[in-house]
Amino acid sequence: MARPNRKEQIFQTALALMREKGYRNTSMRDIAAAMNMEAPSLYNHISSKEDLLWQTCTRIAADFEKGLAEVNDIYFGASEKLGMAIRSHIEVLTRDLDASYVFVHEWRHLQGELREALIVRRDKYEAAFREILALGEAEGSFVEADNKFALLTILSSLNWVVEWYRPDGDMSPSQIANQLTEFILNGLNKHHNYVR
Amino acid sequence: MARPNRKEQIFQTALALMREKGYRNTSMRDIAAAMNMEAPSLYNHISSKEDLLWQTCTRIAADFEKGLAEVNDIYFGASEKLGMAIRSHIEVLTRDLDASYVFVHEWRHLQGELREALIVRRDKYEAAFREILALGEAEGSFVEADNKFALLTILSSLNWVVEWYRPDGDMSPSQIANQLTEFILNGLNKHHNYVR
DNA sequence: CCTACCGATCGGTAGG
DNA sequence: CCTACCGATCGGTAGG
Repeated sequence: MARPNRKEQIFQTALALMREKGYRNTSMRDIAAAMNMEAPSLYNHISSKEDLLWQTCTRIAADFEKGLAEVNDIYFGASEKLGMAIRSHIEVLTRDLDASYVFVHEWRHLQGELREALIVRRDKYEAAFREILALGEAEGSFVEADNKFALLTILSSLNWVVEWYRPDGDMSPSQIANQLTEFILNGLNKHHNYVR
Repeated sequence: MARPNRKEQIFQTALALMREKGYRNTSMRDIAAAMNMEAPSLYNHISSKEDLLWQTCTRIAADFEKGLAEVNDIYFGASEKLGMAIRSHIEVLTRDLDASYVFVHEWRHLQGELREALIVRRDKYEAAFREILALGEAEGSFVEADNKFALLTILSSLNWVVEWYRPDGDMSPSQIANQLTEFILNGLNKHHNYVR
């Protein structure tokens, strides 16, 4: 009766509900009902509701960090690095959409140290991303802009993908990454497509 | 003792708390405490917690709609329209940051008809915005891209402003609108700045 | 604007 | 994995 990955099933069930209704609107009884269990039984597999959120956030954060570190190891030009960083980010977001959606929207519900730890990691990730923009300026390939502003604008476009991406839709994660990269590098104006 | 705008004070207090802690994490008792009242007294001025959210969302939505309608009445070129639509959007978002933040983040907590009514209005707004992109394509001034993709990417950049805008920061709403427009039209590549 | 209070729901524990 | 249950908290009402 005891499946080896019962814990994993609880996570997937909980994340699907939390994506749909939000963290606070998803009760342990909701999760239990979706699993055909009683709420107290969940605690044989997980330690708390907040732990469901924390484990999810820390896993996604680790995926982001790993992806960006690899990009920085392998590529050297700013345009190339930026394109691959975008690709990595989109790959992480689309790999497990329930988890990504919950990460993007619900991390604020973490309390105290957990929340602060996540903020520190986010800031580090953003700083690494921002260095790519600084590199592009130093190279002379990117416009000299307000780096922080550009970074926030770029990351918002990337993270918004969790709102509308559908695995069975007409754009693959790879195509999304390509289009985002093209848009971020060249914008809407018609003059120069695919300069790279 | 009865100030004429007591209701307005409750809204401002509630929105500041909801921005900080989220809709579900803000109790009527929290709002009352911040107003130096008891929770039941709030109901002499407002009808329900959900009504606080609804009034806020519908007000912001109306501001968006009004702004975009004016832009469409006054301007004719796609680049010009887009620039002014961005300016209008940023002006609405930055006018009352607590309300805008709550609108962007918490509208999902509206139930049933209210929620659906808001989705309809959002879809209309997005469609009107999207027509500007279609106009730019027809004019030959914008690249031929996936309109829906471009729209979502643009709106995500605009809405993300509620995350980082600070009234006492170093960028005014007008400067933010200019930079966003520049970025959206021309991207990061160095070749052509300020083509317009 | 307050006191007193309601029914519902919450995350989680005890004990088996 | 369940039953039984706890203390806390919630939005809101009654009645003044």
